[in-house]
Amino acid sequence: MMGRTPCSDENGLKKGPWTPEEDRILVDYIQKHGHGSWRALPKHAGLNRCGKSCRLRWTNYLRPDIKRGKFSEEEEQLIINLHAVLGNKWSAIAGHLPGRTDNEIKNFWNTHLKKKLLQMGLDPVTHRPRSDHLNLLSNLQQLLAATNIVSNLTNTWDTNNALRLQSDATQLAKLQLLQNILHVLGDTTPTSNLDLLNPFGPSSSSLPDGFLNEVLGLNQSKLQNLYNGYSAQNQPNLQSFEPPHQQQVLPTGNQHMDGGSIDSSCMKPEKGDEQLDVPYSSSTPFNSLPNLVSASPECSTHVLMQMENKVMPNECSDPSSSTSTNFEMWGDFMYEEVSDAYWKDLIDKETN
DNA sequence: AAAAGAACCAACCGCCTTAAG
DNA sequence: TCTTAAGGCGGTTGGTTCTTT
Repeated sequence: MMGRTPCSDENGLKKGPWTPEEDRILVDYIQKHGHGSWRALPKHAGLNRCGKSCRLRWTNYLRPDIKRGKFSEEEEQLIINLHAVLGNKWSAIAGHLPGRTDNEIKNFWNTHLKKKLLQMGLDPVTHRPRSDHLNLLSNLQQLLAATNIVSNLTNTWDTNNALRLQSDATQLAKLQLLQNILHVLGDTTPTSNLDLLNPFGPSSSSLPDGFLNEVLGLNQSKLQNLYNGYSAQNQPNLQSFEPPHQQQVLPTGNQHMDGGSIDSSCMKPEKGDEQLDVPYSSSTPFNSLPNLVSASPECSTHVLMQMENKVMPNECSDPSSSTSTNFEMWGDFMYEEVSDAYWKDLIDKETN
């Protein structure tokens, strides 16, 4: 196939930044006639540009429904969440942010969000903790910061519950550190997703005697409690570890741990919006733990399939995936709190 | 105040997919 | 079924603006 003539090969056509006059001509023409065939448009409108350039200018800048200005925290979190599931499908991501273009989101990702994830010790491609040695320290800092956040709950919440949650969060932080250490050491394939939490499971048996106690300060009973607390019937709601956002009203009772309902603050706030309800963590500042979600297409697909089939988390362990870890799977299944309709919709959109 | 470096972002390039003939 | 034009998409570039020294 000869292929069509590239825009740039056409003689005498202007390139580079658009002038206000060119913008005005393009907008006037499209308002009067619609864009029709983009290739024919510049000729009809009297613009010395190729059709592709006109289309890009219109869709990325001149379109009247474009929302300009800084991205909100909600939008940032949404982009991160969507990117974790969709990867660099900027157009698909843009489809869930009304008024934002794929180009704008792509630029925002490359200039801001990628760096933020890196600063948090996360791989911006996989959204997983980076496992290089230096990052162990940054992860630890981040995790410990997260546990401190929980301690703030004592100001506004039942003391016993808050202390328990803080203790659990600390244990989680330690476990994630342990997981990273194991990852670096090459032991990255637990036989089940909660295996690492199971003090009697195969993973722990591979540790040197006294390692948990001496290095991480964990003892068997603590581990057992943690394991029991977070096993299948009681998936952790890591979003509960978000710090109170100013006057945030905390859930009552033990709702934070039951893992069965989603905090309304995590849902997109705009009522009547026909777009997907993608989980928000609008109150999560970027110095706290992000949602741990997988970004690899294979894993994402796998997780989506699991959501569809209501597979229990510990059944989704993929022996062939040497990078799969407990916390990553927890992160994946945090999304179990999101309605099936959301995932169905997402799958439909991506597969159609 | 000037220079250098970093950050930002509009626009381009080239590949892929789709639809029409 | 094949060819071709057109649109769409993601990666990249390069000019401009901002920040630091």
